[in-house]
Amino acid sequence: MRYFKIVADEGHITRAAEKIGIQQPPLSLQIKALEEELGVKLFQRLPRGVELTKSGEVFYSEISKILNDVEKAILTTQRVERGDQGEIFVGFTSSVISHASTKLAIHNYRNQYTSVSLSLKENGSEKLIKDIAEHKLDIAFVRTNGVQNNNVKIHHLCEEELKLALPLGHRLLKDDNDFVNIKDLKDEPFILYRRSSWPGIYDRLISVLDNNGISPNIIQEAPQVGSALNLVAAGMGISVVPNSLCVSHTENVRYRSIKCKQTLSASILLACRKSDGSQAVKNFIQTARNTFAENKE
Amino acid sequence: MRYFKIVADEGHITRAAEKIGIQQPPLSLQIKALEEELGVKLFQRLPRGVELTKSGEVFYSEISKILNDVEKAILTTQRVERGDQGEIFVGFTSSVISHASTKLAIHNYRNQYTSVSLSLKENGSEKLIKDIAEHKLDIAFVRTNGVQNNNVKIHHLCEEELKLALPLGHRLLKDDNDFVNIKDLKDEPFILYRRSSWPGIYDRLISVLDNNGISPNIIQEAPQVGSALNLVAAGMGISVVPNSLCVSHTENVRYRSIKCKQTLSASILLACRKSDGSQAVKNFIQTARNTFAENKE
DNA sequence: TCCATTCCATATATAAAACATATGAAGAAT
DNA sequence: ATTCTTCATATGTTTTATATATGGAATGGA
Repeated sequence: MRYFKIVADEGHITRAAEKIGIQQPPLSLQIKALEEELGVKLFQRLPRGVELTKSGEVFYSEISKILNDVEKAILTTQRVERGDQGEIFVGFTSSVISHASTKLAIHNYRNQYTSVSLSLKENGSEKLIKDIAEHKLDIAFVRTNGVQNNNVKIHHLCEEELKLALPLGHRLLKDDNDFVNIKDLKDEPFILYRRSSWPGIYDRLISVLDNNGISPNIIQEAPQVGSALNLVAAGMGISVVPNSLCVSHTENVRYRSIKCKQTLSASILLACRKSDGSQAVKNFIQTARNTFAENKE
Repeated sequence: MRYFKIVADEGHITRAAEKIGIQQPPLSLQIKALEEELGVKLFQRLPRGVELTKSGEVFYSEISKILNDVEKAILTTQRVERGDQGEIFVGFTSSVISHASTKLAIHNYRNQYTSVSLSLKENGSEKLIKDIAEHKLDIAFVRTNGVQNNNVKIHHLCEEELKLALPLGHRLLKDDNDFVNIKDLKDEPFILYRRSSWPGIYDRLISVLDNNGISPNIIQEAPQVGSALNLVAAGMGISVVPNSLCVSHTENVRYRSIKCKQTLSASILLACRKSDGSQAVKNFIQTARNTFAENKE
């Protein structure tokens, strides 16, 4: 078909053959074979050169488009392979999206790979990891690595401090210290989140408090970290949240570091399928890692 | 590419090979060759079968459409070749379109070849034939064969009587005869049409009148036959027109046969390019001939 | 009118490709 | 552990594509 188009363009079998880089007789045979296969005479043989017949013209216009499409198809496929084009599905939890670097990572990727369309979706960590295993998502920013899935790989992006969230006017805010001793949390009413929404931190927190002789009085479980802060703002109790949330929720809430032997910190993790070789996903992971590394402070 | 699609559809190289009718190893090689040519891994080799990669899926959807298009292109071309599809440009003069069979021929062709679009155009015979030679038209219903063009072939469709057109109340209408003797036309004021618009009839008429000792008193030349009849209706003189026009112009005009040794008749002709092998054109000519033959009387 | 020129067609030979057969290797199923 | 399934590799064979040589038809110029 490529040969056919060139012959039609040139109007000469001989000249077309030169252009293609073969000799004239085989090209004549190719054209003849094509005509026989279609059962249609495509060219009128003239004393000097050839000319498309009516049917040949129709075939020409159809074929030209197709040859174009083939080239486009190849280029598109190659671009997708290189990760320069396509679509990736990215998930995140409500708490990681509060972190500036998460938003920046997505922004950076968008800027660098403008032809890759990003589909974003918010959900809980466990659900996100399940979605990845089921190919509903390609990548997700999550907090827990508790739910280990055989087919899901977890990348560590950063570690952030867990801070104490206190309602305005709370007694522990009276001194102007930057920190609060963990022992002082005894008897405080705690507002936490559902264990299932963040099992790693939940268990860690309970265990650290326990080590300091505190069995927390949990008066309320919020569905998410953000909603826990609203309850704190309402003065219902205190909570412990990742540092990144301290910036976004400031009304009627103040934050303090927790002085304690054990470190109290939360991870931001990036999950993806182990078996996914897609370059776009690899590029996304790279961009996310770079962004978090560059903005460590 | 056809192979690629089948492998993708089947999910197994072996099964695909069976379906194609070749063995598995060459098909594996073909797929490998395609992957190398694109520089893209299209399939993930699994323990039982193969699976499209992300890029492979993209290539698949593009290629599927293209393979479809190729089939359609071939079918379309073949339909055009058979004359079942396409477009033809048909011309006619104002006087031939008055003939019922002309309209019927176009109508019949439309009915039989519903996928061929007809473009119609009215013009003078000479211009129509020129347009055919210049590929602006494919076929034309014309009256003259005077303008012989080397590249244009003329088919004879029918011969119709030339009749005398007389204004109501004319002295030659007094007797109730169906005919008028040509000798009686002496001294009558003639309304004719431009010689150039219909040279064959013009010359024939002058010559026949001359043979009967009449040198006509041409008081007016109309641009077309139809307009000549309007002048007759206005009582300005008499004219001679093809029989088919007698039906359409009846107001204030009456018609008589002309009694005369020489026959006075006009042809309806169909012109097309000699070199045009297009089946659609051939079909049109056939339809036109059949229609005129069937409706001879 | 004749000859050179141009360009396609045909015949045959050769190189390249597609395909077949035989066999091996890796993972899954029994 | 063994068999089964399925893809990969190696090598031989057939088919297809291309090259070379030559002929024929139509054109254009001398």
